[in-house]
Amino acid sequence: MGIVARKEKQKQELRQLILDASMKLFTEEGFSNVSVRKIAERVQYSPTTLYLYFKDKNEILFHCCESGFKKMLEQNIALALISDPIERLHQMGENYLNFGLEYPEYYDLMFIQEAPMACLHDMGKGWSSGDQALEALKTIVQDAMDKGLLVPSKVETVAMAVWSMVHGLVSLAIRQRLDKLVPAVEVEKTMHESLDWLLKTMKKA
Amino acid sequence: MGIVARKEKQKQELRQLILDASMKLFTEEGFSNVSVRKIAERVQYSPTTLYLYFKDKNEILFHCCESGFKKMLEQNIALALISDPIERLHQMGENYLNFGLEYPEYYDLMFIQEAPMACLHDMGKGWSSGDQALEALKTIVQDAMDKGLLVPSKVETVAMAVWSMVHGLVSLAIRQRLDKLVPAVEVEKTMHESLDWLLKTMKKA
DNA sequence: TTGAAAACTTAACACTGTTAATTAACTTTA
DNA sequence: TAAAGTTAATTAACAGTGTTAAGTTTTCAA
Repeated sequence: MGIVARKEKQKQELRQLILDASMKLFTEEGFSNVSVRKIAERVQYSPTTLYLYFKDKNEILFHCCESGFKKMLEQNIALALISDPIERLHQMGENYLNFGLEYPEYYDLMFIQEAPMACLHDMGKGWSSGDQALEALKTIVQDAMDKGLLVPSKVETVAMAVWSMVHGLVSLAIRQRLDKLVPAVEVEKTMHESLDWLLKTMKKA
Repeated sequence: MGIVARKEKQKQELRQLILDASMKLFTEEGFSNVSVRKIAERVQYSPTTLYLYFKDKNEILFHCCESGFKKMLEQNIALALISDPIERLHQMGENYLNFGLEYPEYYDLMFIQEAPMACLHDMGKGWSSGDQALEALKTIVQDAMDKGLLVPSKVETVAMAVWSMVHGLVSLAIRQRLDKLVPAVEVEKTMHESLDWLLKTMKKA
């Protein structure tokens, strides 16, 4: 039975190889320039072989997306050290902005493209990594309210507001919209100021 | 010289015909299902003919985008009747959410896709309609500050924050992300609550 | 009526995701 | 060890995409 296990392992290895190649590809050449054929070329297999390891392109993108979330969650480990909920929320927002600006292709996949969600819908359930990030957000908001640092409101409402704001900042920036509001060189700075403004504004006086 | 004028008019008519067909197409079949060939079929011309009237597909999308802004600005006319800046800002936000939810395909084009911006960059300048909308936003924010209804801050910072928030709400909703935070049936309601929360929160006590 | 200019179409290129049919490789059985 | 069966990978193909170059038809002026 060792042989079937080895085969299974090889299968997993090629699977991972494909995913790694895909991720490299779209960090290097951008999301819209990633095609099944290009991925196949990188792993030195025929394009159709990929379909023996993944249902379709969406599934590949979905898994890339997942490892994007991993990256993101890693950045948030240090948050546990911050005791003040508001400050922790602020830093979480900063991390979010930085992640989006540093890995725009990943961000695109995780929060803008519909392909990964389509896949998720296809194959049952569980946005495990995404849900995890959202839980973290809700927890902080709840914590802040419990400690009387925020005006009491529905947690989901505030969490949605905060998430939407940082997502709005990043996605508008990525899609070249924010430089219609302020000069291009000031975009990034102003983004941080906006986040700062939000946190200051929502903090209970 | 009347003849050259008539020709020019006919040219403009076909141009408009193409644009109308395009817009119908992607409100009916969705953005990702719009192709040059499909547009051509609707106007009963060869696909390559469209290239005599537009530089490329991006340019067509750009002009569709422009008429999306027109639609949006129309909704905002009634805002002038609201004297309280905060309330006016609130209503502007509501209009924004409603527009995005009602015409997701237009919204996609106007604020999510990069194609129209690529075109804009190609052909010199002027995001006229978009700029107009942003000016309106800045004006209201400035007005609210002047009247002491907001804590004084840089206008651009606050405007960016507000825009980002409503854009975040709409774009996350359109891309099926918000139903990971609250049940699908409550998404729309919670979006409005979040906007409401922001306005209440930013209003000077 | 002829010749030039404008308008339009056909054919083709280089891509895309994906499926069916076919070949190559490896495992198991006789 | 040889034949049979199973798995893995490939080639060929389909239907679609945006776009360009070359050829055809139509329109207009001399």
